[in-house]
Amino acid sequence: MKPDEPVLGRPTLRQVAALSGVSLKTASRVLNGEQYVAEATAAKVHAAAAQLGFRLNVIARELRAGARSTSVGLIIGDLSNPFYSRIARGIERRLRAEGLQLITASSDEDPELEHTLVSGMLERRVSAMLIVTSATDHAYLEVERRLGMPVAFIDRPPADIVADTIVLDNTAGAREAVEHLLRQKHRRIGLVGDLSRLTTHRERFAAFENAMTVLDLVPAPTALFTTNNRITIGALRALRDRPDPPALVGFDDFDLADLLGVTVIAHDPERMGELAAELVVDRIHGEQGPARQVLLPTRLVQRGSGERSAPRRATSRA
Amino acid sequence: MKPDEPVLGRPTLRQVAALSGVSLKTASRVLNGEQYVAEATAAKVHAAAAQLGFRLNVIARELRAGARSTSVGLIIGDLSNPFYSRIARGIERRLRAEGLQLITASSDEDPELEHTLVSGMLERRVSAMLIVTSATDHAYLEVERRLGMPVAFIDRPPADIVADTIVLDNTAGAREAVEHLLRQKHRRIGLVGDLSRLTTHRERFAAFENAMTVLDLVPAPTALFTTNNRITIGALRALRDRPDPPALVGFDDFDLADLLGVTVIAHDPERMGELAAELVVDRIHGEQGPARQVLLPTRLVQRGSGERSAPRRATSRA
DNA sequence: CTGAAAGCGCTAACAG
DNA sequence: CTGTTAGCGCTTTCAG
Repeated sequence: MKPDEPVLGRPTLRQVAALSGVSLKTASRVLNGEQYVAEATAAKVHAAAAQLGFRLNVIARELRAGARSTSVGLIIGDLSNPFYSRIARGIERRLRAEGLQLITASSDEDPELEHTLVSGMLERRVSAMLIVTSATDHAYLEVERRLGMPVAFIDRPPADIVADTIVLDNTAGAREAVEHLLRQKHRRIGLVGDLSRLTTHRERFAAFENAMTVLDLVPAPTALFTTNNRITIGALRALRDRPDPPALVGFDDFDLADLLGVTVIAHDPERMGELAAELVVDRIHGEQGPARQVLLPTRLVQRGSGERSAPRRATSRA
Repeated sequence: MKPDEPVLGRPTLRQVAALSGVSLKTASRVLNGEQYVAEATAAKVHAAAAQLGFRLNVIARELRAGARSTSVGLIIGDLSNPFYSRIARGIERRLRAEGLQLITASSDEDPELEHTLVSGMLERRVSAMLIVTSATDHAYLEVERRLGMPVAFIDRPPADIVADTIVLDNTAGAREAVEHLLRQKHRRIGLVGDLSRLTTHRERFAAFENAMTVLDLVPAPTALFTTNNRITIGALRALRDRPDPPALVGFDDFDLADLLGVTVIAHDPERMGELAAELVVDRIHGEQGPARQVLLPTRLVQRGSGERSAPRRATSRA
């Protein structure tokens, strides 16, 4: 026996039952709002529960055989990036309608940490996993899928397994950005992005390259395409005091882009979250079909920065 | 018996034990990395576990008497507001160092929903609660506190109980904003805020009023003080095309405030989150002292909008 | 309408 | 080094 055990822990159903002079099962019935309990009995039990500060232990309830857990796990790169927190919001909204509770963790885009976090959630018996992955190895999840664990990938498809996935139409988005700039007569368009391993960026980059093959990139570009919200903002800072800034189209919309007059390829992160949640909710409800791939549209929002036309001639010096 | 029960659920420790020909307890020891197990035995168990796709059930583990849960609940107004998601990030960071898992939910600033969400987390036996409250009645939490549940309030103090709390120094922040504007010779300063029941805003508003009592507010103000990030951004939009915008100081820093040249009363939301987590972590570790109140400093960041001086005279027309 | 018994998956205590 | 027993808090049979 340990020395300084706190006197009482949380009250249990047994204590409520004892205090109200009924059996465990009757107390359980009352507290779960089941029918077929005498009003007087119910009142006694409620009184005892209130007096003790009793709360049902959902953990214990869910431990019972066959009982489904009511939590869903989400792994995201960085919760403080508005793009991701909006996704999380959408997921949460959809899950709440289902009585499910979201458990979130940020992976810092670190594959190893991601793996650790996923394992932790699996061990906590979430009923589904939603992942914005930074990893390139998802074989360990294949086992889970076979065991019936619903897994959906958001924004970035898994590298080596098939699973429900929802991604943006990066190809169309990037193409639209570049074509828009070409329409303003730009012929030297620079891309600013990180050369990360993430498919998201690779796709956007590939589309960009395709559109650019015929162009000469030697002199300074007259227009820029930035591949995500962070980078767009970085570019804006860098270009801040330029007298003659290049045209700019950024992937991802962001707060204040309107005020700053930034043309973007916009999309709807909350909706992406909702649809992702939908994917796993269907699975939880027993949907058995093959993995689904959802492609979310993007749209060009013109606000000025992308409509600056190219200088008439190639004036290399001011 | 239900008709279409899936053939196998997740494998259990018992199955791993059976497959590897050892007892339950030995399998448990191996999978928990305890010592005093023969290497050969351990290898057999690991092999069986891998073959079955076994994962320890943390829920079951934590159900055991005396075992502490390893999750912490967070209720926040809106996860997609960067101010809050940064707080969440800070919390998460601190919690992770402790091996604790964060469970988050957005209350939409709705007191009733908040109560429901808190109850849900309590029933899930989180080991502590962190709350950015929208409610004015916290009596139900007093019961929890007495039962030993650590509860900390973030950004907004509880109305009717004493508990660990971390808030910004709203009073000093608002005073600094107004005094800064007064220093630029402004004498007609408008406040834009919502007259919500939230203490946060009431405090900022009260400080503002104090600083303003001697002033005449009849003509249009030459300067504005906006009471949070959302409102600052709203004001910026409203003032967008004004030829002669008033000076502006906003409470809360925000992304791109630098680019837009907005003077703000800044503070550190991630740090607020870390400190809040610290408060409950201490309690989880057994800290028994009286409720602590942490006051987080703010600081004025000058970026231009707050340094526009007042027009020399009261020229009522352009 | 109410209750007794069994057991969910796991680990602490106590033997061997 | 390994195994047995008991029990966490709850709900589900199955009987009263």
